[in-house]
Amino acid sequence: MAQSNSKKLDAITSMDEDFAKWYTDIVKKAELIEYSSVKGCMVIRPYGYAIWENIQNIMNTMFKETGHENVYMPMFIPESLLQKEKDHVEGFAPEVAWVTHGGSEKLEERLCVRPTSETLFCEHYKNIVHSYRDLPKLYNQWCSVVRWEKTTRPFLRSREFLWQEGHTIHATAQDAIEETERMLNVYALFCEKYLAMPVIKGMKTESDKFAGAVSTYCIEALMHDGKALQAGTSHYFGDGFAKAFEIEFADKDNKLKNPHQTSWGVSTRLIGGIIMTHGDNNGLVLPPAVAPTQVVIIPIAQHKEGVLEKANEIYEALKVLGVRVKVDDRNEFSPGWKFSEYEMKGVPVRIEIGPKDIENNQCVIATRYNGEKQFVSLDDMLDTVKDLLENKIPQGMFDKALENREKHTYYCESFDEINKALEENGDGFVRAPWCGSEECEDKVKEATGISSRCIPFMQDKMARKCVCCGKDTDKVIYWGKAY
RNA sequence: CGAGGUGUGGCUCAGUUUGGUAGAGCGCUACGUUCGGGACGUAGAAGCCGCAGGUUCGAAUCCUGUCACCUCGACCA
Repeated sequence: MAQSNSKKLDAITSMDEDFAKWYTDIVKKAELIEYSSVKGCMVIRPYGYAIWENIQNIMNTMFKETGHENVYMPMFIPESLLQKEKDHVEGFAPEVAWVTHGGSEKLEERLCVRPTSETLFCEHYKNIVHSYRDLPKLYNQWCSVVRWEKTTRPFLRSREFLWQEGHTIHATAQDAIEETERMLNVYALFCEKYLAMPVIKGMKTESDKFAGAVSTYCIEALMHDGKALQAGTSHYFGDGFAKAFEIEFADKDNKLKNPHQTSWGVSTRLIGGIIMTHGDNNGLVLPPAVAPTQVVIIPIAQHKEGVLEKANEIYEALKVLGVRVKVDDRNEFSPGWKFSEYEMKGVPVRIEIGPKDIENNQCVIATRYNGEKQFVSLDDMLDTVKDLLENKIPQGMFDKALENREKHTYYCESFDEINKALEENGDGFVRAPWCGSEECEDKVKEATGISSRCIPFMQDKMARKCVCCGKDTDKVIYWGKAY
């Protein structure tokens, strides 16, 4: 049997000193991805993909509750189809990849590799929607899309990325708007409850909304380096697409009408968000709900009598409870090495069990996000672990992330205040009054380097003056540097 | 796509200024001793120095070209 264990892990770059390096380090060293020989694309490794699968499972459950069905559309879009909605094609044309040949023959009409699937869903709706009785249709698709990005970053921006895109069609504007809001709330709930990631709910400004949308709703999260991450978007399309694609239905009043549509999506970018919201200098910190392994059991001095047996007993007991648990009984690694390994990979709970514990009918339970270790009687072990995974850890991680966001959110009423706040406290969210004009939006960006992130739904409606032009307004919006 | 930077065993890098034929640490393989926070000893394997040309008796090192990656900007989930 192999017994050499002079195996060291590479240290992770300090997050405080060089955040960008820390990030690229961690996605590789925690074995989430590998860089691909296909430029700008990533190979998602089993550990990284398992996180995505957990996200998918939770979301599918939520989508079922809201009445959505999963479907699949083709990955190629004929150019003529993409061209139908003018704003949409203008927004996406600069970054689509084109298929021009089939085998050795040139195609009569080139095909774009889907950057998003609105147009395909529209074509489908045209075929199946004829009566108000056919509405609404509530669809979702899990797939990958391609956008030919110039600069790329694993999970945050790659040329091909995995996502879900929901597409719905409704009889009335009101129904569609309610759907847009409902799904934004689903996203917000998902982020806060399962990813322990606090988000700001709001709307994008006119200049920032999705190509072809009437309005774009969004959730924005603040990362550890003070940059903002758009974690999810939900769009209300009005009947613009329906008109462009000639989708009509006969309503109750026997008149032909255009239905109203929505779409909404989140991507593997969420994994980037998890890394940058919760990670620390020891590596990744995963929320229990999406962690591939929730509990790792490390036997100490496992060659001694009874240790492995006890470790396996604990394993079985947790397994029965439905916990994703594993025992690391590899003999070639020392316990200290294993501690570091699972810290790097962000496993939420570690249980240590050794001869001394067995003597005292106890074990050591360590929690990843705050580094705390506690001795727990084996009689209380199950309850303690369950409580940690379901309540204490998600809540603790959420509170910690929220505290960080509050610490890096600055209310400002002038350019000077903005620049001063950013300089003294580092990057973060800036809350500032805004009159609503695009001109002021641009000027803020020019003068301070931050751009509008979202117009939050939470407003106190107090009388204020626009941070740029000084006009009266009661609206405060969030600004920041974006990923 | 603009501006900078980096390419040397699996990883992190030294060596490049001043050309002389490949180094370190970690990892990897085998055996033994270990095991409560990244264990130790002994022995061993592994690199046509990103790629292509050129200069030279001789190139990781100098010249030209090219590709890839990273950071910062502009653009986007």
